[in-house]
Amino acid sequence: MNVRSEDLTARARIRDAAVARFGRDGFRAPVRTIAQDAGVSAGLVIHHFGSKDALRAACDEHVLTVIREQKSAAITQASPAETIGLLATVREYAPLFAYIVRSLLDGGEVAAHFVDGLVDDAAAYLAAGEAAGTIRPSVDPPGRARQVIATQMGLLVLAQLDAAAGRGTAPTEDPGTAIEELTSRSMLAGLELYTHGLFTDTGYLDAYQHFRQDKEKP
Amino acid sequence: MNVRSEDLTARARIRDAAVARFGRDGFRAPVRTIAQDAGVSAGLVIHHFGSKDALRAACDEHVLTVIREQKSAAITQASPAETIGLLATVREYAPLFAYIVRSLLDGGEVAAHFVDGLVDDAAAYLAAGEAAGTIRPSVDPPGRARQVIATQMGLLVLAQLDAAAGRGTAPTEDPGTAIEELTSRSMLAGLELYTHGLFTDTGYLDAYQHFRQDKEKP
DNA sequence: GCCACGGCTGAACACGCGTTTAACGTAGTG
DNA sequence: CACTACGTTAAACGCGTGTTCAGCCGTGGC
Repeated sequence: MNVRSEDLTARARIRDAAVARFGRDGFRAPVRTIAQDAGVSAGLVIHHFGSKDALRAACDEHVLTVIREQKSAAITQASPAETIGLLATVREYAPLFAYIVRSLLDGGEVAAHFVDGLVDDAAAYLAAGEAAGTIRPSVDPPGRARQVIATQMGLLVLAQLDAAAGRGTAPTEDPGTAIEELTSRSMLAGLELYTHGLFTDTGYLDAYQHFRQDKEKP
Repeated sequence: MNVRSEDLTARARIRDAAVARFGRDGFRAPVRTIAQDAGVSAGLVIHHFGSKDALRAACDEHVLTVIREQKSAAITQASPAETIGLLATVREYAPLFAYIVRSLLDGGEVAAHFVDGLVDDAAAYLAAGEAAGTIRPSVDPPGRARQVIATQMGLLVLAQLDAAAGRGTAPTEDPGTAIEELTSRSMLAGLELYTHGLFTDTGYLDAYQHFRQDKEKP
């Protein structure tokens, strides 16, 4: 995704085409279609990767490494303003996100590991913020990290849904458009939620804690 | 799902079997498998529903109506304690949720409509809570509703992921187990988040609002 | 100049799966 | 009793698709 195709090796071109096509159409996308996207024959895809499953595994690995690099690049910029500024570049990686959503939806073990990684990272970020005083302490840090990641995944799924249903300006055309639209639609509310909360009092929280106590001691 | 199979009409038995099988294995599940689950032949499935797609449409409609009924039943109980009490019954409808997740993941237009309904409902609930004084006012009510629903969807997807990866006590066996485990793992953190928020100050929120202003007026 | 070799192709094969079809049994009806 | 209608089934058809195979073509070595 960094290099602008063309003079890439055929194998890499196939891989990139597969990531894009899988992200757009899901893993049901025929090998022949991917081959056509990459400008090669279907046989060559198999010749290079052995099987469609192996191709998908290669895509998984590739996406994971790219995301990991990008993540470690983002980790160096910690201030709120700079983190927000990363939004401008989100369009660049839209196909990657689309692929991840597809992988999630497919329910592969790889996706589960990937989410685990995200949750762990989020837990680390939150702990760091907690230490720095910008994040409130939690009674259940891992649960909170999971909650945060679930929200992000849910937003991605919703964006994917909108794109598939032909909402937005560009129907199904560019996955980046849907994600961009989604962020502009949900970011403010999300930050507001994370800043001020949702409830005015502790009624629900108290009720749940009582419910849990009753459950353990009937 | 209400009646305990057995003396159901074959058509209904097929539909229920399809909901369960689709929810468990996804829509790739062969018609023959569904037929076997329902104790009938593959041809009868087509004979009753016309095609696999039509069967899926019937499942969509059925699940939607059941959920709608359940939702309108839940709407009458408004207090925090009673809403929490609904958790106890979540297991009952686990196959429905599994089906919805599958439908979401498949990205059909029906799923998009379904999510739209959820978002609208959430917006109504939140507005009601706002009027009642239990929910904080928002600068972007629709966005907040979408955020809340996205979180729920994300949690369902994560539960589905865990189940597929064989986490939890029962590997892939019972979708209810995974959801129950998920709620017990995330509910506390979620309520905490919704009660107290995440950030200690308004830094991120301010930064994003400035970012937006700069974007509109460069 | 020629030979080998690896990237590459198009056609053919194999198979899973949705759907069709012909037939069978049974209940209701005249 | 015959006859129709309908629920039901097993076998067959056809299509989409992953994969294999035999061969082509350009390039580098001898």
